Amino acid sequence: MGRKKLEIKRIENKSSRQVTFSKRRNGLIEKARQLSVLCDASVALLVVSASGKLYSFSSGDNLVKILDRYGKQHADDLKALSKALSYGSHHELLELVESQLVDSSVDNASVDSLAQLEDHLETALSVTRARKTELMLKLVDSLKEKEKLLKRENQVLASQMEKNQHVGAEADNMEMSPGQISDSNLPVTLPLLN
Amino acid sequence: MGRKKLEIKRIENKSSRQVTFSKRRNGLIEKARQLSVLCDASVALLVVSASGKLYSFSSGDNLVKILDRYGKQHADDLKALSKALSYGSHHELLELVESQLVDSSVDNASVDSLAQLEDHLETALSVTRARKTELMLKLVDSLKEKEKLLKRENQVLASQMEKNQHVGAEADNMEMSPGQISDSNLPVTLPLLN
DNA sequence: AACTATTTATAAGA
DNA sequence: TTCTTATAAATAGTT
Repeated sequence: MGRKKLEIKRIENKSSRQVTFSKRRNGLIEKARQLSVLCDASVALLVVSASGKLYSFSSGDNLVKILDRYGKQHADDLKALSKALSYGSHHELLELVESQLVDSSVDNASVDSLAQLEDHLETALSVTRARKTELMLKLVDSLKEKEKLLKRENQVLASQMEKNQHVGAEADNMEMSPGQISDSNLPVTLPLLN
Repeated sequence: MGRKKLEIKRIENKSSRQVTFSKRRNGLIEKARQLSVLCDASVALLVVSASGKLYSFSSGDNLVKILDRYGKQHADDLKALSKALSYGSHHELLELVESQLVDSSVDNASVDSLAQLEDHLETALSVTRARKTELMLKLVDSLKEKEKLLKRENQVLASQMEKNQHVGAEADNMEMSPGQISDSNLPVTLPLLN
């Protein structure tokens, strides 16, 4: 939509590429805004120029919420993925990925389906992270529990020791020679960890 | 760009909203594609309809890479944020957020700066998650270490017990009355946890 | 889903 | 950059 029809391929001239980028980027962001307002849709747009500058638009609710929504929509896919993940070997997941990659040519449809797969994997990543956290929390709890039990055990042993020490002391005075005592001559209460 | 000029506000008529959504969404995605091709830019676009369907476009490199790039660009902001976060009270972070919120009117610039802030917070979230994981890993390690020490301590106590039992037994036969033994009559080796 | 009158976006030029 | 303007593209309302 200008003086000439422009072929859609990389603009070689650097300065006109820069000018076009600036114009079209603004146009794109404005269109994104309009779509979100007119149709009550959530839109997130990220543009990074070749030189690394970022421009973004996101309608009201943020990217995270949009992705959450996406997560809900694809609940079934996610269930399948997390099931695959929980199998330990990740065999199902790899098969799923490979099956998508095998029958992909260069048409639009396969590009789209690969993009979808990519999105699924991304969401799966976040599911995976959540699961990792959950597992680690459980692990920490169980270790703390173990610690408590071991400490209790230690205390029982220590108090038992003390009693036996008394008995030993009595026996000592009457029966034992100095050589026999040395080995078991540890402090009565060992320093407990906090 | 149609028979009439359309005001940019939510279209009330449901079916024409749906039609407009479909048309403009396709237009937007095509524009996003063109920008990425013409200007060699990374573009990610997510659109979620009011009914929850997701449509997306992302140029070559995926969203994660785009966000990584963004993260690098804003490395300094992130450093400041994570520093604030590491202070424990999160006081600096809250101040930062509030200072942005206070001088925001309804013009474009403040909307943009708030959008930027939102993005920063989002990235900060991921920094926070990484830090959480790191801390949890350390915690697990230290708990495992503690467990090891406690077990060792237990074994020392148990073997000491055994020795004292022998002494106690000797003393028993010669010195102690039945009533005095009962309390310290625990098994020599307590069941250790795995 | 097509059509078409209009509006909008933008390529090239200044 | 920014503005101007001729022209290409997108699309609102209609069929």
